[in-house]
Amino acid sequence: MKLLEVIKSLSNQTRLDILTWLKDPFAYFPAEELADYSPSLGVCVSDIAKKAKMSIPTVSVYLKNMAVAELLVATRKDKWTYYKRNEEAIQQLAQLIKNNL
Amino acid sequence: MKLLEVIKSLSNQTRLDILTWLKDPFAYFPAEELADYSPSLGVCVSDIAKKAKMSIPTVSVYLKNMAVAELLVATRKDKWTYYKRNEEAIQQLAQLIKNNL
DNA sequence: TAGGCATTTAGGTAAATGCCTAAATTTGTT
DNA sequence: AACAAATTTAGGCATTTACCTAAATGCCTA
Repeated sequence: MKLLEVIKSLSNQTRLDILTWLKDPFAYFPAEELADYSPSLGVCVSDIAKKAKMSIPTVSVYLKNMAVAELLVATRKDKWTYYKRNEEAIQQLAQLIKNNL
Repeated sequence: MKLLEVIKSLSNQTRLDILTWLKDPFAYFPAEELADYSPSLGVCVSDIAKKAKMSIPTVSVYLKNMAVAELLVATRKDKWTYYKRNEEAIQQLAQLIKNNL
């Protein structure tokens, strides 16, 4: 885990919000959009962009960055790319800050 | 604790390094510079700037940012401003990431 | 294989950050 | 009061980040 890379990918309010939303999709996304939701996949790019009220390309890049930093996991299925949280990485980050920062 | 503010103040390699150095000043700063060292004060701006190999004004601003974000505590004494880590805030950050991110 | 939908990549502008030097301020000392 | 030492503030240039729109790509289905 590259601490600086991870921290940079967290240093933006929208990206922090995305992590919150993905923690409990049913609490933050309209039920219709989650019709095919499964925890193993997550939520697709355009639904997240809509929730963020930002353009799809911008959010697409945000999500990719967070996946590179390992905070999210991407899964391509059919036309869609789904993103979910990487809980292990998030706990690892908490540990790293607790013990090594 | 303002999470985004704290994360932003950590999103720079030099500022991360400063936190590491202040964790164990004797391991990172020349002994002469720590002649008057005390854990309750920390290390002064110019010693930190020297260690970082950066200009004093740049490091002065970094340190102030980190103090505003509560990661560091500043103490002015005589001509010097000393900075030390705020261990409580760092642990609080780790907890926040663990439980709320 | 043509068309359509979701996503990604490219490319551009505005704002933020990184870091510097010079000038101003603070505080202790003649 | 005047000078010196440490720090802070101001101002500037270069790089990065934040966003957007337009164009390209990937993956369906007719």
